[in-house]
Amino acid sequence: MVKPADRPSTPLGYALLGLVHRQPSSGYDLCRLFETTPMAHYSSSPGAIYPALRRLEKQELITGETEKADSLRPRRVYRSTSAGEAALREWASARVTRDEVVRDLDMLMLRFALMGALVDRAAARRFLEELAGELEDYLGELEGHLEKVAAAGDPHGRLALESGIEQHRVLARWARRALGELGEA
Amino acid sequence: MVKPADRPSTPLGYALLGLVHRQPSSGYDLCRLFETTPMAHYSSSPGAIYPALRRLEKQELITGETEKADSLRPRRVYRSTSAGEAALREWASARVTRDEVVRDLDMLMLRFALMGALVDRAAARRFLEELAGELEDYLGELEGHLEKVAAAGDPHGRLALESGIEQHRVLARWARRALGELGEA
DNA sequence: AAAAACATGTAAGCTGTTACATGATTGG
DNA sequence: CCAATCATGTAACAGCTTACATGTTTTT
Repeated sequence: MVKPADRPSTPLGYALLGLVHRQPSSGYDLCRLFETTPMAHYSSSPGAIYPALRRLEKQELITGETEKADSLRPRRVYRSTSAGEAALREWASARVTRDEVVRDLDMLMLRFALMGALVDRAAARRFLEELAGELEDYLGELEGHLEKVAAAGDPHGRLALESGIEQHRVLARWARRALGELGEA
Repeated sequence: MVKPADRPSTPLGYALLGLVHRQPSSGYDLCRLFETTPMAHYSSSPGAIYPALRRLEKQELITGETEKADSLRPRRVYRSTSAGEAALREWASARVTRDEVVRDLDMLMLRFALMGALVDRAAARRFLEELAGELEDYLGELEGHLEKVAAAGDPHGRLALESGIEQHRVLARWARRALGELGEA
């Protein structure tokens, strides 16, 4: 007996699972979310979303219920299962790695955005602390590279790297500030 | 007679073509670049790089020359062809679209980093002006969303969106500053 | 009536990921 | 001589992109 994998197989899978967990949604709802909100940053299209939902359903991480089954235009609304919630919680609680900070900041932010409904404040704060730490650590490395690029006399390369450094610096500060906000309340 | 496509078919193709144009390199050189420099952000692996180089060569956008052909450990060094340079120049000169600003900022930055050796200062400044303009425009939209998210009482969503807004704001300022720097000199 | 939005999907083709395979050269 | 680094690749697999297909309901 072959068991289906117990967690989403792609970033899109986690995104959809997390969104559906926050609010039960149809494929079309999710398509619109990716079209009309800042989620658009996580570019996706119907051709990816509908198959991904099917996969999640087959893995029993979400369940779909057909509204107006009699109607000629049925609407299939998905919601997360307890297995889906478990997978999400594991995802949300995973440690922040250097590798993710370098190559996958976007996914880290999505994780933070969706973890509100999933983990307690302590876990969220741990996430932010790890994130800030890794960012600050990586900043040192980036500044080392900046010297080399600057010395090489490549204005575009230097400017591009400076932009990357600023981005990381701002994000680290944001994480510290968010940590403060989550501390109060 | 089937002509091969006259430009790279993927972002990785453009990245490799641009890097090779700046400095003739072997597959291994490029692998190391993606491993040990801030190019690591544009995550890639040998399994993608070597086939991509082959594709570019088949399209005659780059040519490979085998160093030490007699040796038992040959090293294949690629350099851009004139067709490759033309494709790069077209890429570098393309207008900045809203869609790229929303979904593909990373590629825009890579474009800027590599366009130094490809287009004149006027073209680079036009790029930065379009980028800054689109960013500032998009910022308005993001702030509209922020009100909604804040009103919805979702602290994580609000914080994540605030981080996105800061990122875009900082990038817009960077573009304006870079514009100034490229203006002098 | 026409257009736009609702709503779900399929198929071809290509690319990236991961893991593996192979062997040479250099530094300790 | 052993490990690390140099150097290039292949193969299986799964997923995404793009384009298409289909029909309904609501708005103008």
